[in-house]
Amino acid sequence: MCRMARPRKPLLSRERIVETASALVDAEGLDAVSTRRLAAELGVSGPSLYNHFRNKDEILDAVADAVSARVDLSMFREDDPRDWRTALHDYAVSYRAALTAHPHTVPVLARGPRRRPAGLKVADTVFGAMVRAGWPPAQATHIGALMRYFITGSALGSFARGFVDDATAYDPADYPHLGQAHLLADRQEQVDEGAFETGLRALLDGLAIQYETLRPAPNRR
Amino acid sequence: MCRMARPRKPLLSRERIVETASALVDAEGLDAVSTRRLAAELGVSGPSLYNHFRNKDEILDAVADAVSARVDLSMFREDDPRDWRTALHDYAVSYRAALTAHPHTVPVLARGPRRRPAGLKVADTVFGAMVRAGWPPAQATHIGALMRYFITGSALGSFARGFVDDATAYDPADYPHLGQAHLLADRQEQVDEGAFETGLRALLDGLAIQYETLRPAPNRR
DNA sequence: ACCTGAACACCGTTCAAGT
DNA sequence: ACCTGAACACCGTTCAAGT
Repeated sequence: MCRMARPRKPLLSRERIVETASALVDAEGLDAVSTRRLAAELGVSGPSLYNHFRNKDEILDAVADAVSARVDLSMFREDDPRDWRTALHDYAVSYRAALTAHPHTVPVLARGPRRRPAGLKVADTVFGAMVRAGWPPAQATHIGALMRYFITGSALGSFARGFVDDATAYDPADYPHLGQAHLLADRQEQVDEGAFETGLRALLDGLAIQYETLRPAPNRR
Repeated sequence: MCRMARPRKPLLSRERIVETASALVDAEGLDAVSTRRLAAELGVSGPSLYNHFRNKDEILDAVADAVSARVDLSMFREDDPRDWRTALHDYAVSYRAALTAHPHTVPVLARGPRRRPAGLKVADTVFGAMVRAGWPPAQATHIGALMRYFITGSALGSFARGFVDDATAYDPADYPHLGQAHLLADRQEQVDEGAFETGLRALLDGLAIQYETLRPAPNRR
């Protein structure tokens, strides 16, 4: 009857929509988020969402941006004593932790910062810190990009998870070295972690070499 | 009338479906591929596809695998004189070229090799070549994974393409270092190329360092 | 201003029916 | 064996209508 008293305050808000959508993405994945399903979860009808977001994509962008917002950037602050290499390392670890905590958002994040404020903040901060550390702007741009490549690539294409857990899928005649590949699913996290750490170390070692060959230039003599 | 003579041979084949689907993906992106649209393109009705593939995902996997099949792996052949570092470099460049030629397939490829034969062949070949070059199996697994991370990450999250081409999107007060970010869209390919090359060099330089510290171990003295 | 139901133009997939 | 039309249970989004 009068259960549904006409509310003075709106039933929905952008915050509430993003919160509920995030929970749904974490629990059941991106495909579980349909406008009708999300609306039902919020106790409203589907089209209501369009009073708060232009379309479904904007909702998912907001969900992804909430993840970017959780990335620690304190290592890039001017008053932080960490050198660029350590800062870059700690940033990569923090970024990856945020992504693996919300793996279903990675495909959305991998599309780039677009108009997402937190995503832009990350890009801006990394770029600024690298320039401040002495990298030329073009190189600083490259570093921001390649770190993103590696971090999102590792979170998205999780190598071990990419093999199906079924020995019959891999005929040793076709793939002579993959005999144990089906076992990877068992220790997917270790492989992922190991590959990430090996790759990150290699990346930073390699950048340090490039940084050395670069040092004389800024002084101009 | 009798235009549509009853064919002795089937109208469809897996090859024809994959070819048409690939063309559609390249021309209009993943979203353009619906079973009805693809079937129309092939001159049949939607459900016909299910006589040749179990579901739509299998069709997209086949489309993606056709891209993996185009990756050059000759640098890993036992009779090829290239050392592991050069081989890895040339492989990365070849892989990336295959992906940028078919950018819309990257999200599918990024899910890992799964059951795709060509994708598995790539993983198997890289792993085998690294072991043959002297890397311990665990490290060889990591190298295969981290190269994939970086290559697919660079093809997918194409950094420059990730910024919208609209100066008003970036308030300099919020993003003090991003003043020229909206310009990136103009030279997206250069930034992508540069970041990829910088990152690849760093990665290989760093792996070479790890390879050196590793050399004494296999000899056991 | 914000929410609703109805409607439009789609989806992926199943299935009985045809040849 | 292979293709069809009809059907099921969905989609994202628009829009006139309500308060």
